[in-house]
Amino acid sequence: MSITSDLIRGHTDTIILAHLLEQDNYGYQINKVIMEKTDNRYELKEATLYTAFRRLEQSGFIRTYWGDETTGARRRYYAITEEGKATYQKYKGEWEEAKGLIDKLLK
Amino acid sequence: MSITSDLIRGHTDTIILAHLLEQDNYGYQINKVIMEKTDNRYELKEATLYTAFRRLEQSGFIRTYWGDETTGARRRYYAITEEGKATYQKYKGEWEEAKGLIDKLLK
DNA sequence: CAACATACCTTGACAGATGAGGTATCTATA
DNA sequence: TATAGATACCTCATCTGTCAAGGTATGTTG
Repeated sequence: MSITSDLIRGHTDTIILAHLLEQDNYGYQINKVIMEKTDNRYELKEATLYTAFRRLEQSGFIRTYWGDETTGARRRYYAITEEGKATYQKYKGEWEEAKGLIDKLLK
Repeated sequence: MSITSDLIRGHTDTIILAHLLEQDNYGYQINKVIMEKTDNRYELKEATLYTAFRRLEQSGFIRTYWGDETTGARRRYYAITEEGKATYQKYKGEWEEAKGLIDKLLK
């Protein structure tokens, strides 16, 4: 990974919510999609990922259900809630604002 | 402050180095300039600021000297070192990359 | 059958941010 | 001439997100 995680810190939840907006998915796959989208320049560590899932679920922003795989390892799926959708919009706006601020400060 | 600090977290050092590139300055003033530049939407907490100064100094990215105020409170000035300048360029590049990654992930 | 990939999970430790507290000086105002 | 507020510095304990390291279980491939 070429990007230190501290720079992404705080955006983990937003990134996960963004993916669940597109479709329900399970943890392992979400992480793979993130790596693909960033050309392997960024990956969430598993511990970080599952910590985030617990946090988001406790906040009511996502809900979870087990997949019905008859073969292979079990998969725990995550889905975004209505509250999660609203929160995503809020987080997205905050990111845009933070981005502007940092750009201004580093000019 | 309207921006949660976790979004800026990890950029504190870069922000401080950026200001010291322009000119030497002392802590209190640096914070004021940051507030002004962001129209009071972001301010570094004092504890955060001084923690960052210690960290940057220990890393050799800044050096410090006391001002020669004959009146008023003493001021500890900070100056960026050559190593600090190189580090700033590196951090700036990492910010640009991180920005691109997050934008891609939130699209 | 060994090695690897898939897929889930927990625990302890670390690092940056910060609330709350402190010291000292100068200035404006009542 | 008090006193409140601004300037200017600092420390410490605590919180939170990240992550290394460990674990479990199943399926696939050579």
